[in-house]
Amino acid sequence: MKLTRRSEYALLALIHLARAEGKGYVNVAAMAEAQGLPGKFLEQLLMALKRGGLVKSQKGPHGGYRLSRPAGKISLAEIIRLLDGALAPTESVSTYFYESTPVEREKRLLRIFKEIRDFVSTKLEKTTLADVS
Amino acid sequence: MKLTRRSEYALLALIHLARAEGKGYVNVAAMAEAQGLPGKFLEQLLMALKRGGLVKSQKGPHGGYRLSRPAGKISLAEIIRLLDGALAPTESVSTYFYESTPVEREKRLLRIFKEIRDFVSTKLEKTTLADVS
DNA sequence: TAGTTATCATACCAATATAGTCAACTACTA
DNA sequence: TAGTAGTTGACTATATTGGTATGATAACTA
Repeated sequence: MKLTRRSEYALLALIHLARAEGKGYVNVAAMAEAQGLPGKFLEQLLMALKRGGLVKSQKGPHGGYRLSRPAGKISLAEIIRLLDGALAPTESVSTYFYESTPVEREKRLLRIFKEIRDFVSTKLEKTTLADVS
Repeated sequence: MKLTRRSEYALLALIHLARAEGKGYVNVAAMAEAQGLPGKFLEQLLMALKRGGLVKSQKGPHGGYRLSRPAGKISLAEIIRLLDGALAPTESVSTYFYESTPVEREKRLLRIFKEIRDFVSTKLEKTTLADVS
């Protein structure tokens, strides 16, 4: 797993939304301003989050985004998988993004990487937005 | 951390060298052939490994590469750091490759990523080539 | 010492990913 | 119906990934 700006920005934005839970919709400009993120880029990320079912949107005045579920029901794993793909160190040990890679032949090596994958995905699966907001 | 072909090929080549320990030098072409790796690309990786002090080389007939230390003294962490950089999921929680990133402000989030970094680096630090050969 | 073997060093390349920006459009609601 | 705000797609610049190609240099051997 490698976190890029996409996941990082998305996490910050979602934490922002989590803190605004129950206060209606927050618009992109306000979020970008508050978190110091590039607005237009953030928009793209929010749309991806929307397609992934993590947020809901509302157009027009007083529109914006809000979480589609309680913060406690959104895991960091979901967010990162959506924006940066596999949590595993290499695709050949990934459950959701499996692909064959050269190290696959070496079983001893594979076991190490699987242990890493298991730790990372369990940890991120168990941690929710509520835990980090 | 994200494993690219560089680390993957390097790991396979080093495992090959570990298995040939005490049998003199192994040339790139033989290794590439045996492991099914692109020869010229592998050459570059071996030179990086040499600069990093993990292997020694010998030119001319019967030349090639060999481990510069016993396999039990070369950790997977060293190899991966040399070829793919930080083991941490993001630079802001990396010890050897620290760099500021956006998530840095959110301490709760940072703690999670540090726990991941700690697990990954400890695991890869403790595992040596001897363990996987 | 000439020829062979192999590393060493650069330069080059195509494809993809990263990190955005910009312009135009659609929908909502006050 | 005017203005707010999300939606969509195209576009850009730069870096990374995963290699190839060419040649020089060093070492061993006949």
